[in-house]
Amino acid sequence: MPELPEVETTVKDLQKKVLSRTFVDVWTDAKKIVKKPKDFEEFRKQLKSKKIQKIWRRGKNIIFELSEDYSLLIHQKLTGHLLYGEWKKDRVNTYIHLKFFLDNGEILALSDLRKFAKVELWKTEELLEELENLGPEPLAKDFVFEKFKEVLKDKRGKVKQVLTDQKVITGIGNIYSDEILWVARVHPFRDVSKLNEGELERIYQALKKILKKAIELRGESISDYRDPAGRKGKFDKMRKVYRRKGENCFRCGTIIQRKKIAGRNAHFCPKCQKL
DNA sequence: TGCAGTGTTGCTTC
DNA sequence: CGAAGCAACACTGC
Repeated sequence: MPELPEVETTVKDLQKKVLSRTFVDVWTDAKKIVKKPKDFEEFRKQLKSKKIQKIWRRGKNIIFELSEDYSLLIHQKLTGHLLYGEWKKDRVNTYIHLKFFLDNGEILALSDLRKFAKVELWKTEELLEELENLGPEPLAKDFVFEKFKEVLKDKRGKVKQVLTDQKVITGIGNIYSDEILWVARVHPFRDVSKLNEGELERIYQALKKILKKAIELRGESISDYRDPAGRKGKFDKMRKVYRRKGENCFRCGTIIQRKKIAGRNAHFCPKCQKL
């Protein structure tokens, strides 16, 4: 599923391909994906003839900054991904529910098996205000160790839950939180308020390292994520714990466990990730 | 075969 | 009020 590294890959690719293009028209067979404005015809009317001036990412959100102070926000949720041009044929690339027609005759398409993705057209100023509700970007230069400790300071709950809370730090989901905690050798069920300095330092370092590495490898594609050309990411060969329940830990050989935390699965090594 | 599992976000419930 | 539960959806895997 698209988390920070996958969204970053998509955004970087789209910057090369659709920057300065103008939306000519838009089509859908799943009106519910467009949440704002709710009326699809209204959305279509407003989007038409807007030019893409900037493409950027905030957490897991893709933002197309448009002419006339509009911004188009796309959140891919679980199985969504954007495709452009002549993309690679692949089963997961066939669930096209939204097509943006551009002024060069090409199509920017949203493939989304489960139709959970959300598309919204905002006035840029209002969107920026809305995005302030998200936590800091973990790969920003000013996200130093002191800042990491600062955002966790007054938080309660299990470390896995806190790391995936978009209001605390933005961009981390189920896969990367499991991978980060395995590298940091911290148990996902640990109470975040009881972590010691060494553990915090290890989580911080692992977080930076894993996210950067995943971007380098163009994300993971264990499930539906594909880049705009329809190609898989290569992070899968780096994957240490996520969906490895019952297999051996690469560090100590212990059987990897899977347990629910607030409705989502945490994968971890019960020996090298101490509770 | 059928039905639980998959996992993000936002809404509902307690 | 904060945490937990659930819905949205459609396919996979046991």
